[in-house]
Parts: sequence; structure tokens; C-alpha cells
Amino acid sequence: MDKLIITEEQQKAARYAKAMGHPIRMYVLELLSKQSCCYSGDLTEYLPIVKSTLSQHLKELKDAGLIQGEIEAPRIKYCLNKENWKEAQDLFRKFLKIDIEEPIQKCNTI
Amino acid sequence: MDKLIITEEQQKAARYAKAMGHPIRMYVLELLSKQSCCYSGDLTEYLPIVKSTLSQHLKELKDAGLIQGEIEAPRIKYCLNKENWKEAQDLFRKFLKIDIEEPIQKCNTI
DNA sequence: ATATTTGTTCGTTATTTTACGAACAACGAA
DNA sequence: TTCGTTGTTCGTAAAATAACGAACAAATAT
Repeated sequence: MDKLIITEEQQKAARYAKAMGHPIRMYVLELLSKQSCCYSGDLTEYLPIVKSTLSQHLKELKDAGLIQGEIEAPRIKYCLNKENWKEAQDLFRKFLKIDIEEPIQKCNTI
Repeated sequence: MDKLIITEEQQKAARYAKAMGHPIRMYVLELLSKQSCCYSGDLTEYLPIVKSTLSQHLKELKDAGLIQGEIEAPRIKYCLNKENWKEAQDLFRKFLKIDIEEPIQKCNTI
């Protein structure tokens, strides 16, 4: 029996989910989905981490393709990567919207 | 300046996202959102991992609250934890703005 | 030219994650 | 009872993650 190949979409969705899988990064993404851009320095004011740690988190979001930085010397302006953000939206919309209309069964949950 | 406390919702969303952040777990969740239940043994047939590794992934999904197991000796039937799955759906819908189409705003710092 | 501001990179450490095989426990079947 | 099936737990190992402070680079301000 051949082993199932996980689909490209599942890989992508997992990649995005992983990037969202930390409270700091979730916070940044939610902020950017509301206000379109922000500066790293402003974030450190509000977040309970030092700038080097924040920089790492922003790098992860960048590597996952969810955000992008633009130099606005001497600061860096971050905003969503609109194209990939849309892809993530589509993937999750599809993944999440499937509705389960079954009656709740009695389960011996473990 | 007091440091911002990340909201409870962001913590929860990040927790769910983290659980979804692996292709195997994404595959299992997508399967369960489509077919309501599955057996661990059937999964190992199709997935390129050994059963102990699969067991670990299922445990993570269980610990995150996204799935639950029901003993159906000698096997174990897994299904979504409907309550928490709904919570995750709601959190992500809100986060991803799946329902609302907002106009893109001008750039503002926080 | 020098100092300051801003954010990344480096070096380090502790923890978590991912994976495997072996061993084990629970249960039904022979 | 003994055997086979099923899935978890244990032991182990490699890799990734998360956090910090120090050092650095780039650009602006003095």
C-alpha cells in the first residue's frame, strides 16, 4: 500500500498555521489585519519581549510569507503580504467552513 | 509604560494554530471535518509515519482540545471536539475577516 | 565627524518538537 | 488460556523554537 502524499494545500495551510502558532505572532498579525502597517519599535513598547526576540518573530512571519518589511529609514515598516495573506485566508476559509451537522453522540471520551 | 497583555483570545487562537501547524495534524483535522470520525489504525495505512508518531500527533490534537477519542475496542474512534472546534472556527473567522470585507486603510502607526 | 536611533545578527541556553523502535497494556478471537 | 490486534508509553536522538544580552550595521541627527 502506497503511503498517502499530503496535499500541497495541507502543507501550505500547516505552514501558515505554524507561523500563527505563537501569541506574539498572532498579536502582530491581528494588528496588521486591522491597521495595515506598524513599526517594529512601536511593538516593543507594548510587547513583553526584547527587540531581538521580536525581530526573530517578525523574521518567522516574513519567512512564512505572511508579512513584509519596507525600509523607511531609520525604521522598518511592516505590513501584511497581501497576496499570501489572501492565500492563507482562502485556505483557512475552506478548511474551517465545512460544517458538521451531525447530532452529538454519546462518547466515552478519553 | 506597562507592557501589553496579549488577550485571552489571541492566546487561544495561537494554541489552536500551533496544533494545526503540522501537515499530519492538518490532514487529520481536515479529514475529521469532512467525515466525522476515523480510526487511528486506518490513518497509519495512508500516512508516512509509524503508529507511535501518529499517536503523538493525535495526543497533541487532543491536548489542544480539537479532537477526542472514543474507545470502540479494540480500536479507538477519533472525532472532532465539536465545542472547541466551533470555538476555533469562530476565532479564526474573526481573525481572518472571512465575513467582513473592509476597505484598505491608509497607513498608521500604532 | 561623532553620537544616537533602529533593527538585525550572533552566541548562548533551555525547552519543545518530531521521529523512530521497543516494550507494554487492553481486549477480542481461537 | 494463549495469541494476535490495536494503540499508548518509554527511551532516545536530532532538530527546531524561544528567549536573552551583546555586538553590529545603517541611517539620521548633532
